[in-house]
Amino acid sequence: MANCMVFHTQIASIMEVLANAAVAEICKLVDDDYAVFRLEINQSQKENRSLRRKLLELKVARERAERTMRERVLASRPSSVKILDRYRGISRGEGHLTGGHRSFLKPAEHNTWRDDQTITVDEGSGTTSQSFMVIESADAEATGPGVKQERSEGEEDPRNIRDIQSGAPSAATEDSTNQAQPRTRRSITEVSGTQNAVLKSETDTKTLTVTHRLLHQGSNHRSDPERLGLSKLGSPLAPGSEYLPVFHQSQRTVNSHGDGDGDTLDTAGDDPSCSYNTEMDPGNMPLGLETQINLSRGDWNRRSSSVYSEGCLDKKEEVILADEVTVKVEGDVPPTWNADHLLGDGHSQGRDFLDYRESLETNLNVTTHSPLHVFKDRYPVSTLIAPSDSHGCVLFDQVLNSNDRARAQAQGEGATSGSSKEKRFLCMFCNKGFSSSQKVERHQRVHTGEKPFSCTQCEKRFSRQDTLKRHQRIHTGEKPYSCSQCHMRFAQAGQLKMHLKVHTGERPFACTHCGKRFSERSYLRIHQQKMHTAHV
DNA sequence: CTGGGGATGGGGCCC
DNA sequence: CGGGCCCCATCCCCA
Repeated sequence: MANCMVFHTQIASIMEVLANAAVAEICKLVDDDYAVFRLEINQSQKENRSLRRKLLELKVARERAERTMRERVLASRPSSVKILDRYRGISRGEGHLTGGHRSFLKPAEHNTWRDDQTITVDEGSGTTSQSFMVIESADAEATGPGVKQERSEGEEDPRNIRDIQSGAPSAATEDSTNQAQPRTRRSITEVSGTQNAVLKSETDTKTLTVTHRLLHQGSNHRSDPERLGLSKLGSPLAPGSEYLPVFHQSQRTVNSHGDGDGDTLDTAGDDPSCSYNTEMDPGNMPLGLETQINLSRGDWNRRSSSVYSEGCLDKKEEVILADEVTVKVEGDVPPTWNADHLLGDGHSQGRDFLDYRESLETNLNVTTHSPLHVFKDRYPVSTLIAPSDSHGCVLFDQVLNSNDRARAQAQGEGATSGSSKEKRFLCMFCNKGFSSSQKVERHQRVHTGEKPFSCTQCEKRFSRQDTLKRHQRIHTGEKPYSCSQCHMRFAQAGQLKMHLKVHTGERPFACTHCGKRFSERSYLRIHQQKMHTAHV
């Protein structure tokens, strides 16, 4: 019995020891796991802190960038507005300008771009500008779920450029890895002054994508100067028409045009101008809606120059992108430049023309799509009436310098009043008469700003081939005109002629006020401006 | 103020 | 007749 008791006691003590050991082991396991868990928690907290700090830094940086951008935008506001105005109507489907730009944007083989893609933007939003911008991941967190993250179509992102080049779907909606790219679009928002217009619709994205791609593809379709050689007018003088306003443009234009109706820009065609048809129809113009392409002029110049480089496609110019694209909806719609305006309303014609010329000066791709093109192809030239109202002349004169203005007026009057030489080819802009179609075509580039000839050396552009040729003497060092009196040589004949006055002492230009004589009329003019302004 | 360099635009000629 | 080329007048810019 006693043994039994002792046995039980021993068993109890043993079990207690075992239980204690088990508890200790369990505790140890729990402690270990807890330590690991705690470690993980600490790590997570550390990551959270670091992320939060990054977020703060990003916000600060963004605010700083916005401030800087706002200051820059404010500083350059007039020009920005002008640039916006220049492209007014590009995708609005307004007037021939729209047609020109749009068809230049639209490659012939691109069958998917429809008008409504460009135009379906928030028509009821008054003057709100919708801007394309990037929402970075940090911003996305701040703005909450459901915010579509997009990045601007990176003019600074070669991947996007490649996408655009290859016609692949734009990275704007697909490339989510590029969110840290520079956010150039934001500036547009600030230009428009609508900070709440930070989100854009998918339609906008599509529009932007298409526009960019088309801009690029347009550049692919540009041609060399030989192809750009102005084609012949080829329009016989209509019976009974005294003068010929020449609505001519290069038929083999840089970019393929759509064909047929303007609202179906998707049909390739041979006629480079048929895509203007609808744009010429006021009824089809989506009034009150503007999709504007705001091209940063400097960048555009930089990028677009040398496109026509003597037949050489400059690879680096393969990509021509709009720096900033704004879809803008405006309440007030300026008069459109349709056929009626071209033939009548000189005010709208002039204003749009000014915009148009500016765009030409900055946008190579548009250079071969002047309004002339529209009418030449759409209307038989012989049925046209030259813009003869005074408004039109005055407004077009605005693009001439004072010199040209005086000349154009004098010569234009002579042309219409029946000059001794037969100048029956009329400039559709200034009504000036020329003896041949080539001459008037050449002259009309003065109005359109078309400069199809680009120097391969310095990328300067010229409206005439002979001007380019003469310019290139600068690079070749060729100076075919040498002075017989001294060692001086000149690249231009006029330079030599002027130089010769140094030797002859010829000063044919005398000041009527003080009698002082000058070798050049311009010297005399400057002298009179400075010394006798009150008298003159 | 002068002169050189470069550009613009019109006109004419030649092939 | 069209394209290319040249000449000319003129302007602007700059040193």
